[in-house]
Amino acid sequence: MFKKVLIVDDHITANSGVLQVLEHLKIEKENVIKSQYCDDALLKIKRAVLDKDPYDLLITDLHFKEDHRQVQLSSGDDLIKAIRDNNFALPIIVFSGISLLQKVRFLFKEFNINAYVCKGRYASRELTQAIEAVYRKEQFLSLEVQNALSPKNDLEITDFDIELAKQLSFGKLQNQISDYFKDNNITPSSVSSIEKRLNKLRIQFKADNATHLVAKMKDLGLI
Amino acid sequence: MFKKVLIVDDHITANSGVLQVLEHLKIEKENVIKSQYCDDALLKIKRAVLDKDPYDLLITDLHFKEDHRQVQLSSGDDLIKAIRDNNFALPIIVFSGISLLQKVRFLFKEFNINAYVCKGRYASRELTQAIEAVYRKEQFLSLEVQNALSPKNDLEITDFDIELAKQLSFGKLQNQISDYFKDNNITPSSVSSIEKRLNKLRIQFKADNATHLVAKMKDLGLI
DNA sequence: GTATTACTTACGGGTAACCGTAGCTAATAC
DNA sequence: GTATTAGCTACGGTTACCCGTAAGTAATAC
Repeated sequence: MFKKVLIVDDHITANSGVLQVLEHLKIEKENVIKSQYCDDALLKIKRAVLDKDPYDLLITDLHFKEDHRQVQLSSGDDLIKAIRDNNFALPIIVFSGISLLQKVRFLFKEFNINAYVCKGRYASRELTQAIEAVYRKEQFLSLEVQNALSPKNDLEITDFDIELAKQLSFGKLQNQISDYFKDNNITPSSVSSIEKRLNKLRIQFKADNATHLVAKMKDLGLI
Repeated sequence: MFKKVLIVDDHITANSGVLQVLEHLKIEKENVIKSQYCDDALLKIKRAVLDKDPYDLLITDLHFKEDHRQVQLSSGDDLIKAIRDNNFALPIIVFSGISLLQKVRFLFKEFNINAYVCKGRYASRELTQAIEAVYRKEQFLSLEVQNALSPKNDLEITDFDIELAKQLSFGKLQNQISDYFKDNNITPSSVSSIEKRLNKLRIQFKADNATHLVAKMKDLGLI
């Protein structure tokens, strides 16, 4: 299991929850370092590297309240970026209240973080799972943001999509569909948006054009 | 039943067959006039009108062999046209060996003929039926050319049509379908022909565009 | 042989679809 | 309030479709 862990969170309370989890995982107390500032955290990491005793796990929040101190790194994003910019091969677990899928996606793709755990009802259990997973070189995501990385999220077919495909199958032109949507207060209704949606649908269904799309959706019984 | 009948046919033999039929229908022999030339036939018709004793039925062939005589009207078509141009309200039964649907269609649409009987195995029976039908103010067509007037003929869906629609439903472009047909020796294969066929299909299925067409054909289980 | 008819093919102009880009708006985080 | 993000819209350029016309070809009648 990980030996030396750095915890970065401005909330001391949340901080203590993490400590319990680490204790449970038999990580020695004296090797668990806490920090309430990103700047401070980065310094600690650098120091440890210079001392040939680097951290082998970082658990950090994303959002940090401003206070009287002037800071370089105002958020977990900044800290993570700084770490990656310095090429520190440090596993990173984000532990945050933010559950925006786009944010999660961004951190995995851009900074190659190793896990994303949402603060909430199941935080302790999930954080444990996350640490174990990361130790096995695996990714981990909280249930809440599970599908941030799965393309299933984009593949969801909405009522709008069905209606759009139906109109197409009726032989309507894109601008006629646009008018129809406007008349029936269906939004979006612009021709441009209709084009965009159709493009997404074509990609999802691996269809080469509108005719192909309608054929496939009819085969699936969607329209 | 008809009283006075004019028969126009250059074949005396065929001519005699018609005479038998008329005799069978109790039409008096002296009121059945024969002619082997269209010019002559038209003169007879005009004469009869002037004499206030017009014919009430014409039975004519379409094709007349040329001989030494110089003629104005060289075919049954010409004779019929002349009759209609003169506004003679004379029922016309065409009795011909030609069984081209387009010819039949043309005569009905353009000259409003009343019946079309094909010379052949069932000529006597069909000619009888034709005369009786025309007497009842009904149309009559030989079985052989029955569907000349029915739109069913144009509505026939061929294997080619099915294959074409299938390719469309696969999302192929018209020129890709053209290539596919060329590779598989399916004819016609030009893009232009494919366009023409699709146009026919769209009209038949009352489809506004290719997508609409594919949707309708899938609904009908044709593809 | 010629004439006629149907069918196939080629081409050009107008329209719609397709695709990328960029600007705008609404919602949200901070 | 500002910053950020997702979603909607507008626009221009390329491609494909649609449609009419015309020319070429094959089959048939005569």
